[in-house]
This record gives sequence, structure tokens and C-alpha cells, in this order.
Amino acid sequence: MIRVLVADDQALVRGAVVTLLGLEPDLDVVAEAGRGDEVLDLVRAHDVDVALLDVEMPGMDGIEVCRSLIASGMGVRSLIVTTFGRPGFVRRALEAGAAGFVVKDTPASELADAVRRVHAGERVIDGALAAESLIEGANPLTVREQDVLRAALGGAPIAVVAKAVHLSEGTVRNYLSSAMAKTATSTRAEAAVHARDRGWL
Amino acid sequence: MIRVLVADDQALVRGAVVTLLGLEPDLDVVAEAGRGDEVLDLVRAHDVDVALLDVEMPGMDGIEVCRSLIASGMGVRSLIVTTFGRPGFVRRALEAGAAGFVVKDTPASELADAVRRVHAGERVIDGALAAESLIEGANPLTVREQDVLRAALGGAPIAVVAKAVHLSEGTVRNYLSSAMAKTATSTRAEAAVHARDRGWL
DNA sequence: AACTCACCATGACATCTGTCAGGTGCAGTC
DNA sequence: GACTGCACCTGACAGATGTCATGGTGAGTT
Repeated sequence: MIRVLVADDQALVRGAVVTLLGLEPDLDVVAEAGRGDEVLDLVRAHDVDVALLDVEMPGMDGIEVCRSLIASGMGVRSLIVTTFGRPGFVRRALEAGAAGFVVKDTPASELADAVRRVHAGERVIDGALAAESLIEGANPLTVREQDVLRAALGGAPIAVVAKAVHLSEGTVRNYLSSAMAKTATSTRAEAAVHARDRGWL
Repeated sequence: MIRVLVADDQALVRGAVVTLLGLEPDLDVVAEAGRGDEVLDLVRAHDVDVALLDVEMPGMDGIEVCRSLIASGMGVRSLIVTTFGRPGFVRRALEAGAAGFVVKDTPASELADAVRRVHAGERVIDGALAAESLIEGANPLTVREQDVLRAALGGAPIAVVAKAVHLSEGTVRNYLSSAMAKTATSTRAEAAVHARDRGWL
């Protein structure tokens, strides 16, 4: 029996996935979480083999959770499941020690199989996404550029961004300018969505 | 037996929901769709009682699908299911003739119940969202303001937006300016995300 | 018929932004 | 110790942006 944990903030999706996996004879869903920061304790308490982690979660994002699970030294293997197929996510997930990465577009029938393969020690990566993240290359943005872009995501004026990241307006403009060059865009707002869509933030 | 159709672009979620509902003795999932524009034909072919429609779908969005189902004159009742609890969506869904509106945050156990109540002729609306869309009031944006904001969502410069909507740059700036006033924001990018987050676009 | 409002546009203005050229300091690394 | 790259900053400048005043059209109200 493979002991599985399912973490997803959308109760409906979580519940549905749980029943789906519960139907498999060799899988046993022993825990559920609606927030990222609940996962570690649940894994500890229930001796989980495979953790199914959504990327978008309140409390702690799925990739961070994965990292903390690795750090904990327990034998859990993480399978990241996400809505948005952003190439940058794959890279970050693998660096965090994830054993698998699938998008929610994949047929339901393949999910149980992915869990089994991950449990068996294989790496399961969505093919299309793997290819994309290869040709994409690594995240070209520096840490500060990412900070500034994150603050600029809502479209706020530069003065507000500068306050949010505790930098001078001029410095913010320079970071934005270089980010715009790297993303081949011409406004900060454009650069921000471009970076987000690639999973660089 | 209540005959149900499930439409959601994410195969995993769709499959999970289908099995979840399939377990209910009085529900029969007779059709599935991964795109909005497939729904009408499927409903026609399978004599569906209740259509579960996701808002975000390629081809045709869930609310439009709902409208087209009403227009078709068949006796289907639509239950809108969405990831994002945007108040404006509720209003639009109801205007389109939807019989119910639930977010994917709701517990899985309640979904089957919602389907039954919708089939029985009740209106099922997520409580929190209903309240929000009441205090929110109607969408204050004019049609053109919405067009322009949609084009400005990606953060493109005004010249590009103007070309996209076939208007002069000055006119675009005027529309954006009034949209910014209505949304109490100070940049077009801010106004655009603000409007999107309320379901005004 | 007078009125309101969405629609489309122009021109002028102050301000905001993005670019460029320059400078400092600090951490690696060869 | 020289070199490189990132972090921070300044100042100056052209062009983009947001505001405002103004004006015209047509659809719908009162």
C-alpha cells in the first residue's frame, strides 16, 4: 500500500482527487491539507510515502513545502501538481528536490500511475513542460529584479514600488529597465506579467 | 436519475469531479467536455438535466455557454463552478440564466447536493460571493472602457492598445483615465488588474 | 424639445517613466 | 591583487502617460 497525502487549497478539487485516488486498490490517502504550512506536520504524523502538492497554496507554496520535506529527512517523495504550466516552476521544483511534476491538464487516469512511478523511485516530468523549460533556459533575472517585478505586478506607480522594496526610485527604475531588456518588453507592467508567466517570480 | 454534464478544461479536475459525482447513486454523468464550444452539441446529444460549467475554458467561457444553453430552449439547468470568486461573475452568470454558482473552494460533499438542488429548481449561490456582489454593486465601466482595459491587461504601451481597439491614442487615454477614476487607481495597469479581479472584464 | 449619457476625438500641460552615463562598495574567483 | 558581477545610488533627458478643457455625434429619456 502506498500512503498518499493530498495538498490543494481548492476543497472541491482536493476532495475529488482524494476520492479518485482512493478508488485505486494500491493507494491509500491518509491525509489532506488545504494550506501549505499544514503539510509538514501531517506528513510527520501519518508516515506518508508520496505527497501530492499543489503549487498555488496559502501559507506556503508547494515548492517550499517540497523543500521543507526534503530538509526534514523523512523518506517522503513529492509530486508537484499545478494549474499553470510555467517552465520556471519545473526548474525550481526539481531544484527543491521534487520527484515529479505534472499539470492539471493531464488525464485523471495518469495521476495514479504518476504516484506509483514516483513511489518506485522514478522521476515523472510533464513532457511538454520539460522541453519548454529546457529551451527557455534558466531565470535570467537577479534577485532584486525579481523583488521589484513582484512589487510592480499590480501595476502600481514606481514611487509605491520603491517604498515597498525600500529602494530609491532611481534604483527601481534601473532594475525595471534591465528587467524590461531581459524580457524584451517596453513597460514595467509588461515585464512583470511576462516574468510571472514564465515562473520567474 | 439526474443526467449531468461536466465541463472543465483541466482534465485532471474534470476526471476527478466526474468520478466523485459518479459515486452518487442518483447522479449519472453522461458527458464530459474540455472546451466550452463542445458543450451545446453534447447537451443536445445526451439529454442533459444539469450542466456543470467552469468559467475559465478555451473556445467559449462558461457564462457564454450558459447563455447559449438557455437560448437553445432545452430544459438544461446550468451550475457555474469557478476557481476565482469574482463578484462580477455572479451577476453575469445570473443574467445569463445560470441556476447556480459555486466556487471550487466549497467542500466536495456539497457539490452533489448543489446539483440536486439545482435540478429541483432551486437557485444555489455561494453565500460569501452573493454578499460581495451585492455590496459591490454593478459593473460601473462602459463597454469601451472594458475593451480598452482588456487590451491594457498585459501592460502594453498605449500606442499598442490604441491599435488593438482601433481608436486614437487620445481617446484611449481618456477611457483609461475615466476607468482609473472609477477604480480609484493611478495607472492603467492597476486599473486593469483591479477591474479583472472584480470580474468586470 | 431638452436632457443625459456613451462614444469619439483633439490639443495642451505637468508629471511620470524609461534610458543612458556615470559612480561606489562588496563578494567571489582566477 | 586584478577582475567580474551584483547591489545600490545619482543626475539628466526624451518621450510616454494621465489630466483637463472642449466639442461633436447619436441613442435613449423625460
